[in-house]
Amino acid sequence: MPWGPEQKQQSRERILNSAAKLFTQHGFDHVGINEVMADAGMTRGAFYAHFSSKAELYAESIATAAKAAHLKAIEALGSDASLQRVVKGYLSEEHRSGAQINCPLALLITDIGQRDDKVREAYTRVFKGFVNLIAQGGDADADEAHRQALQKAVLMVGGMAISRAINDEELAATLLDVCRNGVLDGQEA
Amino acid sequence: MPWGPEQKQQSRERILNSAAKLFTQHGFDHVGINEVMADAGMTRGAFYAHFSSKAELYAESIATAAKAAHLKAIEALGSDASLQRVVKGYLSEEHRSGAQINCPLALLITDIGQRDDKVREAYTRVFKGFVNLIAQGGDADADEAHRQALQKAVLMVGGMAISRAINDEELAATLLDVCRNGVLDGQEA
DNA sequence: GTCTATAGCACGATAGAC
DNA sequence: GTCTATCGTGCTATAGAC
Repeated sequence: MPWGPEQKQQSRERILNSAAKLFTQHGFDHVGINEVMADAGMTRGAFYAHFSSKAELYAESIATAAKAAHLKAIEALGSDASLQRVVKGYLSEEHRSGAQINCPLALLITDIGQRDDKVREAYTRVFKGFVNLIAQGGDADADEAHRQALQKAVLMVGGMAISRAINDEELAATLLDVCRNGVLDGQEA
Repeated sequence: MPWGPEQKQQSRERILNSAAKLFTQHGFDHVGINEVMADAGMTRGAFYAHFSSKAELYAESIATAAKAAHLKAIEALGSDASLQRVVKGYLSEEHRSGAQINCPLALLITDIGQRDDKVREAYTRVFKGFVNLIAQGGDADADEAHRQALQKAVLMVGGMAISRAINDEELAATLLDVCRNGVLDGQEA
């Protein structure tokens, strides 16, 4: 058995990547450990050698999902990552359809409040990172810049979440457009 | 047995009221038919004389929960239901704590996307009603008024939802304040 | 219409072989 | 560390007495 700890680490990361994808798309309750492990190429029994519970996996998955979404976004944006292009990419029909990017902030808002504090902690950390990202290049006044970034974050995350919940495609498109304008209001067009 | 159809109607409404309360607070998956029926003063078996499935109950509950939240809000506002006071009541710490008002739009955003179309239909109808409510007394230009109301709805519903998800009380308070200002921006202070 | 009882299933977590 | 097998539990939905 030439396997060392680096093999365990690899398995752990495969589990985390599968969990991040599945949890973000379907929520905590609709994803079983079975499903996660099968996606990662293993079976149920191996799970508890890496995580002590489903809830612990979920908490860690949130950060993993956020990193994955961020990477996807950077990849799509290329070198020009102006706020305008970031916002257009985030508040897009493509994001709404869930084909490529899946932001856990938007897709798990309601899910989070029903879990323990570890999970809420993870979500909060990701949200703060999101706000800081938006605040970059903003106003000189730090406090006012933070408040503006907060409002933009609500329009982005809330707008995406609501657009996914409603089943009126035309209204959803209008809603995304309104949010894009709201976030970019005052910016260069 | 002097029971007539009006008795059945009463039972049905008790079930709906219990379901609206419990579903809104805990989400679809964490509320059992057992629990709903017990809250309504009955047992499991009686349920299927009124609804054909849990999903059907859920879909109907959304409208019921919206009406209940609306009534609570009106009751708290009294005769002065200016937009300013409506917004302050909605984006309040009290709403965040869930003590009195519980808006299904904010509390079930993520829950909805995982259900069938009947459920999304019900949510969409409630959301449109909410937007229309906000649009009243707005701009003369109907289209522009609708767009402004949409943005305000996102700030209200999204802001409340995010404030509930994060576990940083100070950030939550700031976020609610930012959203209140954002919605009332341009209004009389 | 409401009750009790139960079928049928899915899931989280654990035990023990290799 | 990963596997198969299983325990225990909770749930939706149905069956049948009253």
